[in-house]
This record gives sequence, C-alpha cells and structure tokens, in this order.
Amino acid sequence: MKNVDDTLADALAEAPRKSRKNNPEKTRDGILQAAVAEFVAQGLSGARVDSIAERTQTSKRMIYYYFNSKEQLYAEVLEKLYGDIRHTERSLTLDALAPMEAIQRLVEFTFDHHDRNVDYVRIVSIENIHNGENVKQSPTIRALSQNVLQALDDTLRRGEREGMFRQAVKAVDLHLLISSFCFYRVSNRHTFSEIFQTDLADEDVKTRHKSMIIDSVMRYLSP
Amino acid sequence: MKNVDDTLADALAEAPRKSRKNNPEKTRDGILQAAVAEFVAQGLSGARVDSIAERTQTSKRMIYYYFNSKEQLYAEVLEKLYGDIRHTERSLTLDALAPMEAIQRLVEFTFDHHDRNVDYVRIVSIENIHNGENVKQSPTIRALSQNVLQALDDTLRRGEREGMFRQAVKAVDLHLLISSFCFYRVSNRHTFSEIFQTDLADEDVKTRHKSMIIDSVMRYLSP
DNA sequence: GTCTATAATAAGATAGAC
DNA sequence: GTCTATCTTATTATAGAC
Repeated sequence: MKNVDDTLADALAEAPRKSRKNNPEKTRDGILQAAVAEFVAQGLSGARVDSIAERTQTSKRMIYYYFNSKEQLYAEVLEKLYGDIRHTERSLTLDALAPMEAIQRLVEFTFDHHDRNVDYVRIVSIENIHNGENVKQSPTIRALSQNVLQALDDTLRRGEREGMFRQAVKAVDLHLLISSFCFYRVSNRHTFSEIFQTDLADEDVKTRHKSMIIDSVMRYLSP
Repeated sequence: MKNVDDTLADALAEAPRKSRKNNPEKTRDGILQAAVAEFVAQGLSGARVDSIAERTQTSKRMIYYYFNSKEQLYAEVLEKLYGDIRHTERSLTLDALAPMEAIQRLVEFTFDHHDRNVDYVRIVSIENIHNGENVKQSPTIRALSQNVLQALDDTLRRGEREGMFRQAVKAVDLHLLISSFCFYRVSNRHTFSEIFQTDLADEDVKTRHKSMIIDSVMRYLSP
C-alpha cells in the first residue's frame, strides 16, 4: 500500500508526464502538422503512415486513434491548407480602393501568396491528380472560396461603371487568368526551371514576372 | 525425326503464334501504352505494376524483362509524352507569318494542345510532385524543348524591329505566361470546377477563355 | 521471349496492456 | 490517451520451366 510520500512523488512525476504526453490537443495537432509535411512531400499515394508517425513525438497508433484512416487524415490536411489561404484572403479589403488599384493589389497578393505557400500549391496539385475527389466531399472548402470571387466581381462592376474597365468581364474568368500564372510558376517550377534553364526562385526573375502578370491583367481589363 | 509435313505444319502454326505472342516490339509497345494509362491515372506512387500488367495482353514478368523496374518504366512514359508534344510543336512554322499572327497562332496552338492532351498535362504535374527528378536525368527532354523558345524569340525580335511589340520581352517569360494559363485550365480543372462551379470543359467557356488569353497576351506585347 | 508460381518486404490497420 | 507488438494484405521483384 502506498504511503503519503509515494503519493506525493507520483503527483510530481505525473505533472510533467501529462504535459509532455497526455495532451490530446497537442498530440492531435502534432500529427496533423506531420501529416501536412508528409503528404505535401510525397503525395497522397506516396505518403506513408509510418513516416508520418516518425515525424511526430507520438506513435502510429495515435494517428488511427484520432483520424481513423490515412484517407481521412489526408482530407483534414487538405482542409487545413485550403483554410489558410482563404483566411488570409479576407484581409484584402478591395472595396476601399479605386478599381485599378484594387485589381493590382489582388494580383500582387495572389502572386505573393502562392510564392510563399508552396505547401498549398502542392496539395492542390496532388488533389487534382486524384481528380478532386476529396474537395468534392468538403462543403467547407467551397464555402470558403466564394469571398474572393465576390470581392473581385464588385471591383469589376465598379470599374465597369466608371468606364475604366471593359464591359462584362466575368469574375471567374479573371480569377482563372490571375491564378493560373501565380500557381503554375510554383507548381511547375521543377520541370520549367530544368527544361528552360531559368531559376524561377531568383528575386529579379520574380519581380519581372510579377510586373508581367500585373501588366497583362491591367491591359486586358482596359476598355 | 521430323518429316517434311511436320515441318510445314510447324511453319503454319508458327506464323500466327509469332504475330500474336512472340512479337517483341509489339509486346514492349503494348506495355508502354498500358503504363502511360496507369501512371497518368494513378501517379508515380499510385501506379501498380500489377495493374499495368492487367492492361496489357502480356504478363508482369515481361514488364521487368523489358523495363527492369517500375521507375525506369515511368521514365520512358515521361519521355514518350514529352516527345509527343515537342514533335507537334515543330509543325508550327511561325516564321512564315507576320509577328502578330504568329503569336496568335502560337497561343491558339498551345491552348488546343493542352486541351487535347490531358495525359501530357497530368504527367508533367506528377513529375513536379516528384520534384522533377526524372526530367533532370533526361537530356532528351531538354533538347526537344528548345525549338519553341527559339521560334518565339525570333518572332518577338521581328515584331520588335517592326515596332509592333514592346522592347526586350524575353521569350521564356512570354512562354511562361502562355503556358501557365493553358496548363492550369487543364491540370486544375477538377478543383477549380468544383470550387467555382464552372464547367471548364464546356465549349462556350473554352472559346471565351481562349480569346481571353489571346487578348491578354497581344495587349501585353503591344508597345 | 514468354509464362506461372513465389519470394521478400512494405504498408495500412488493429489488439490488448497500461 | 498512449504504447508495443502484430495481423493481413498489397506490392515490387525474381526463379525457373518451356
């Protein structure tokens, strides 16, 4: 039977163990972070549950305990990375600017965002390789994405009324034009850089490309 | 010992058997075609050698006999699909046209090409997920790709001299601008269509997008 | 060159104790 | 909630006969 000292000793030993080990939220979050790294690096089929476990402080068992399957874990990774970009998009506030400035700001923002978030670009590529089957099952992702389109549409209509933009440009179309360039620069940089011997990560090249896309979008919009 | 009739019978039996089974070139080619389908559908890690075998008239053993490993088979698939596009690019003959028409023709060609060759788009996406490690090992692919750039550069310099194009536009940059749009439309169609509820395969949408990219490239080039 | 059978191992998922 | 050990099936690759 335990005496008082033993109980005290247990309590003291317990505290650090709990904070280090029995911390559900931290454990779950650690797994998710490790999963992001693994899926982004290896793709959906290429990712290994064992490797994810190795990237964490915990064990493989915990992955199944919290996420049930590799597929579900992937689905959460996808939502997390989509959520990140859509969240920052809200800080844009295009309506405070004149139409021309607003569009320029949007292009710059999109460019920088893709440039800085390679993980996002990679997971979207991976998801498309898998025919977008997981985004289709996430209403969250679709809901999150309507903001940009709405803001862009408002700006286009404003510019149109003021006679600065050409008539009837659709927001989705312009979004496609902007995104494609910003995305491709990052998603295809490995093959592009190798084949055409250009370093897309170089700062001068980046600046040149940024003004090219701004310029071509602005000119496209002019009446 | 065989008599004359037996030999004749053997010869008659041999012919169809050979054409059906012992036909190295056809066997190898059949495997490569099956491999294209499998890798394009499932990605590098997702592809299964068993599935490739099932797609052929032959057995798994033959895959290893001819290609040694899954990796080498993938490398050949990559070269094949790259070769296809680069080959058709040679039929462009931009130098026969006036600079403006030449660029317009190049954009249309690039647009249609990507639209028609989903396999190519997918394999390039897959290769980028794997950090372009296989293109880096293929001097063939790089060599094949220099043509477009050369043709584009000639056209740009011509237009520049004639005062129709702005000064000092780099061929790689413009190629990036054109390719990114044409590629992304196809590579990301699953997530894009789902999230923004637009059918990128629709003919009207396609026409609208084609004229948008032509327009924006032409305007970008004008002095 | 081609086939069937099989080895060797990797990988997703679970059992059961604590 | 967490850990170690293990089950089961998939998967790459090869052996060996014809």
